[in-house]
Amino acid sequence: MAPPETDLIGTRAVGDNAPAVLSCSALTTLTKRREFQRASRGKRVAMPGFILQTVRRPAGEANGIRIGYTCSKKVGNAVARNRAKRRLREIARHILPGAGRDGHDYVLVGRRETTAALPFSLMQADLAKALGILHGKRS
RNA sequence: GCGGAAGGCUGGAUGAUCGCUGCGCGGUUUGCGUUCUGCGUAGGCUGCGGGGAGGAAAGUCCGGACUCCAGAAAGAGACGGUGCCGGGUAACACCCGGGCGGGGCAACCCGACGGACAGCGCCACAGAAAUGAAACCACCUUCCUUCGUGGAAGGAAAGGGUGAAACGGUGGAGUAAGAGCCCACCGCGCCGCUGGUAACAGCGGCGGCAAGGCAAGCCCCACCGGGAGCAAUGCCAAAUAGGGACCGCGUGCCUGUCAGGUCGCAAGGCAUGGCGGCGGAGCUUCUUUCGCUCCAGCAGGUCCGGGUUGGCAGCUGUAGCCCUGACGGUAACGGCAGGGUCAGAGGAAUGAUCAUCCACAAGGGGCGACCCUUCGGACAGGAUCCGGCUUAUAGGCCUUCCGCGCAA
Repeated sequence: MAPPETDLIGTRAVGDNAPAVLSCSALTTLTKRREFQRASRGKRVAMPGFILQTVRRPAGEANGIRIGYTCSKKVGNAVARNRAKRRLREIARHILPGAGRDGHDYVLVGRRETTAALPFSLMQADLAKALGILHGKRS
């Protein structure tokens, strides 16, 4: 209802005066519409359960890995969207700190039916594979 | 036992590991302030504790609370809504009880249920005729006749046919044939009495019956309603700008008073400003009364352009809500007494995975209770908050009642 057609999720971004990220486990969530749009123009790879988009941030904007989740109304009603976002958050929490690269913004896009239905282990493997594809092509 | 009717409850459970969120109490760290081994405050990280979606959170269809809008009250008008009666309620289009009409053997269910002698409008097709009634076939009387019958004039409106609907129905008396022409009962209308708060019902009398339907067509009657909505609204900070165009109204009057200025010997005059009065303009659709704003440039209207779209409050505890008990009431509900309090996060948390159990569905086995395998969990996620309505909903459980069958 109140939020617009596309649900983006996240908490406040950590300010620049925050202490530098010590471990790679610190994930920051994207909140601004601008940041999502920039990521959508970057590299992307589609998997059965999701679409992964990534872009390298301009230097000095923020530290660490940042991640956003988006599930449009195409995914389904509010229950289906929330469930898809939760599963995307969960696989990102498990995989991204190890396999993601510092200084990048990632966006995970939910897909109809499959995001909520595929086995969790397969989703995790697919995210790792997608990261490999994106970063493998880079030098 | 089979078939049905009404009402209510529930909406997977347990455990493990890893996470989310905001609250309380700590630890640590950074900034700021200070009366400086400390304290306060704002934030980051982190530990522990106890909270963390629904019966519909949904549709946003009604009713409110709350907030804002220089208008408020009364009357009138427009527009919208409601529509048998009585009660409940903060209020309602909701709920309860009753009446009337319809359906069902019954339990029970359904009902836009005021007015068609205020007016306007519409009634397709079919049919002779769709509303000041009329007369196609058939009926009866008289006359003419080419005697096959056909035709003309008249009577009457019962029969046939058409239609959703044709001037009330059944029976009798009556007649040339017929007809409320007359009679009985039913229906309808009017009047009276009785019962009921009322809707309405019952009884009695009178009237031969006045001519249909549609008001989910306009309309009439009664009652109700100002508009916009939490992205309301208030505060703080930052940034940009103190814009441009068009339109509107307009520089009022006073023998009132005060102030300083100026002219004059003086009485006094002149202009300026403040206050007051009159007048004018604007403020809800209009009028009246009161009120508010303005009278010199306008905090009047419309449009264009530019900027911010951050933080805090509103924000969850009350017309509260939930549980228990007795009381009043047929009931909805009411006032009591005791106890509890239950998300407040705003790009928005309540999850993921695994195991066991519980349902569902399919297949197989067994006379059967049941067992095995596979699949796999209804509708659906708070966003200011309440009261309703409506719609979606796998499965399970409980209570009461009705009909039929069987047994006693």
